[in-house]
Amino acid sequence: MQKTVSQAPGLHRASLKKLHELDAALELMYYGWRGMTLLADQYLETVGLSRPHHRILYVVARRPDISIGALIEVLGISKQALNRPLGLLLERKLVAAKRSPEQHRSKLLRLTAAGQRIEQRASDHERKVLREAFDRVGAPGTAAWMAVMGAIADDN
Amino acid sequence: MQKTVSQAPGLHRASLKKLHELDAALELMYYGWRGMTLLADQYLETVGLSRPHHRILYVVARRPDISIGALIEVLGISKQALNRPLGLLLERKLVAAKRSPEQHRSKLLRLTAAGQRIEQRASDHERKVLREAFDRVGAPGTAAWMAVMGAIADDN
DNA sequence: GCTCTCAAGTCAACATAGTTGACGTGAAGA
DNA sequence: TCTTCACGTCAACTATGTTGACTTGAGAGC
Repeated sequence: MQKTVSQAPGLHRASLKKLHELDAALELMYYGWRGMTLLADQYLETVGLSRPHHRILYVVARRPDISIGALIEVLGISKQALNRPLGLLLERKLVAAKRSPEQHRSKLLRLTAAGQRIEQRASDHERKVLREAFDRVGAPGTAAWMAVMGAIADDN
Repeated sequence: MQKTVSQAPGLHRASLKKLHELDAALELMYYGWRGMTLLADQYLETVGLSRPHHRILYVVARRPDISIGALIEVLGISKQALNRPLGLLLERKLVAAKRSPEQHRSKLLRLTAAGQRIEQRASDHERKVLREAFDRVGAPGTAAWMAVMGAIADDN
């Protein structure tokens, strides 16, 4: 499963001619995303999981007793797409489903202790990358970064 | 192919409890990436292409006469993974391959006029999102954003 | 000139993450 | 009671990536 040493773990910011002023920013977004997720993905691979599993764990950790329907909504994928990765997490007892007696219609999902540990470690890898970057630019730079990202995210 | 109207085009920044200080930044990166690529992906879908095709077009546009081997290197994927999307682009004459007489070993790739047009339009969607966000925060904020993203990207 | 090697490139088989469609099931309202 | 409808599951398909096996042609050693 794990590569020997991975001669090209990401792609190391290629040197491309810039056709437009904003091409550099475009590429920064691409490599930034890769940079943030690279270590986390490598860790997840060692425990036999991947990005979609992490997204599920991340959300369930922050919304204990979430129903499947609500989880679908938050993740923005179809319920069928959720089915297999969530099935694996249940099978491996990283997520527990309970049916409340009165509310028999929907399952309520929670992380088990093992699930919490994996979620935390994977997210820690991502937060570490961010923290180091923020440390380099200080609080004002961090605030500016958040403002830009917020504007991009809300662009719709 | 195209959805009716897409009731949930992205996912609209869910309200999750923040377990860590940096969770908000984590989510901004996620939604930022989605925000930047959403319109471009929708456009690409209308011309029957998707993200990997765009990445190929983007690189070839900025490195005319690139060989397949070099393209693989820049994209960071296996040559087999490149094969199908590139095959489609060649078939649809968005990319042209020529073999130089003396250097018969490798194909040299270039965009056709049609390929250039599509690459430009797709990238324009992404640049537009960035430009609007940068405009909101001004030059210093933009510089800070670039610094942070550079630090994240180079984290390795 | 002949052969051997090796990178370039292609084809086939498979894994994973998503999609839509069809269906089962149980709670709740008419 | 019967119908409905959200919740959830199963099956089939598409797309994007992977590894492995193969072909082919350039260039090196003899």
